[in-house]
Amino acid sequence: MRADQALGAKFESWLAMGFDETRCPVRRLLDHVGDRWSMLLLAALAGGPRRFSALARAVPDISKRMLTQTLRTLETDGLVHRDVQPTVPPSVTYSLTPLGVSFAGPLLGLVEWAEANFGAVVAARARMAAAA
Amino acid sequence: MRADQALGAKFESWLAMGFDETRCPVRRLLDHVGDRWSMLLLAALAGGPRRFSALARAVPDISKRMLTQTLRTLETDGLVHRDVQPTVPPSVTYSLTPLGVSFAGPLLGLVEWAEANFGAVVAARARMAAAA
DNA sequence: TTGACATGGTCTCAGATAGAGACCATCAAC
DNA sequence: GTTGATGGTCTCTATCTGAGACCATGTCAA
Repeated sequence: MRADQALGAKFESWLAMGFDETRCPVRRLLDHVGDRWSMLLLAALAGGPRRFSALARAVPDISKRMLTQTLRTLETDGLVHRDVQPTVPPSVTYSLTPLGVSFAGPLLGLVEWAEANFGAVVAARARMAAAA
Repeated sequence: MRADQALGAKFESWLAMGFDETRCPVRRLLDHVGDRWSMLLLAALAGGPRRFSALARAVPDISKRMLTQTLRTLETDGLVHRDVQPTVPPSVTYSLTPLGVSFAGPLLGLVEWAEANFGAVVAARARMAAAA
């Protein structure tokens, strides 16, 4: 079956089940993982453990506030492990848990699609702008 | 190569290139497509064309405002086609473009991961809540 | 005839959320 | 002594989101 048909069938079955949005696993996961910073940080950590400030340097336009917040969410969701060394000043290292590593597959698919189809999207935007 | 290593390598190469976030295709695409409503609407349309009100019924907790806005963005990005029949009252049908259909693959990967790993995430949250 | 409902939106207002940047304590290097 | 790095927190403001009213027209039922 083609992916779009499979996806459509899945969606239909959710509808048929009368899926309350609070119980739909996909909804509840994407609400957490499906924002720009989560995906970016997971990609950054896919290469290996990093410290807080290294992450801040790797993703320069994230604010410390969002970095802290996003890492905390990823930690409570079990995707990221937070390791504090009680040195002075304390140093904190973040790494992917096995669950986080397992997310790399789907995420890589998304990234590859983005790289392959970015040109098409830019062209579409130009067409729409010209038409308007 | 494992997916996490491949993803890590990609991220490293972006860093090495000194990727301005405004030029990174992945960033620019995820900024548009990586929100909850876009993904959900693309999944809803994967099963075939739908009208505005059918989409509103399929995703009950989206406001009309966000539905309009998200569909417009998906349209300018070339993922969704908008077809207006000049009847009275006008009826508007939305469908995936070929580009939109091609996005179903990566999206399906994400959805399948979510379904498979939702339990693990819930367990992780419970562990963290218990520890706190 | 009158009212309810569907059509595909737009508009406004309040509340949630994100980002910018100051601030903290401590230590090392210059 | 001053600067920078450590990993954050806090506050203020700007932005974004959701709720719900509104529109014009037509169909259907009571």
